[in-house]
Amino acid sequence: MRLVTWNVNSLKARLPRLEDWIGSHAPDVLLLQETKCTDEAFPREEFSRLGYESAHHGDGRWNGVAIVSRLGLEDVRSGFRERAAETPDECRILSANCGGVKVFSVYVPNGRAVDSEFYAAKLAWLANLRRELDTTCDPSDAVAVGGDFNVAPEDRDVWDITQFAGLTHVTRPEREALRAVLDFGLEDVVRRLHPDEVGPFSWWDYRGGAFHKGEGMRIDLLLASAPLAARVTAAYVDREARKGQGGEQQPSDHAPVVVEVVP
DNA sequence: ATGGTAGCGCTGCTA
Repeated sequence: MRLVTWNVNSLKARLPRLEDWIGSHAPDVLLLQETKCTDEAFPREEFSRLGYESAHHGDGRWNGVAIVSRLGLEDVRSGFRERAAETPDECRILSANCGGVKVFSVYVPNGRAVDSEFYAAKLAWLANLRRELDTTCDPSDAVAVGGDFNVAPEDRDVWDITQFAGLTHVTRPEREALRAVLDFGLEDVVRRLHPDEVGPFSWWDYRGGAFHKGEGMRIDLLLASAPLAARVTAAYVDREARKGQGGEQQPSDHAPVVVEVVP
């Protein structure tokens, strides 16, 4: 199984590139974030023509998550089953069973600024994600949680930690909230297969030539339960998909994270 | 130089 998570930064803007990428990379299950479209505008038929079933949870301009699968798509759930009052429901989580794996597509709130209400809501959202896992899955089953976590797990997951003083994505509370999700019984499989590297980064700011300067962050993660992680043979970031192609086809500011799983 | 770029959608917000 080839399992991919990718923040596409607008499905409408990215669909031609995404369709090309699907044709050349043959994913089995795609976890998409920031679709920025309504359920009505979701291009279900386009994916169907490529041989994929799909599910979407979105309401318009912001956020939006999807699961696209050619290995089946069952037991789809939009949003949290149990949601605390302090956790906003903003079309940031979607789950389904695909080919024997329970998959989640998640888009963790950005948090904006450390002293903001949005930062507090981000921590609450991650705590709610842990609760969702506790109430809907078993870590002894095959579970994959993929998405844009908006947290860099370690200092080496950003290009220069000294540039992040006082900023979100690298604070101890965010990392502890991510740790609590991992402590459900999940493993960061890209880190597992790249134990001694900086990054590999999955996001680069559009501004200032950040991609070409190597100024990125590793914030898009694929977390797998132990039985699933044991079947992972490769896990990597497709940096090619972040490059410009000339013409009107712009890249997302995120690159896809690709994970290969054997039966 | 308190900037920069992309997307949505039409004004400024979000990232």
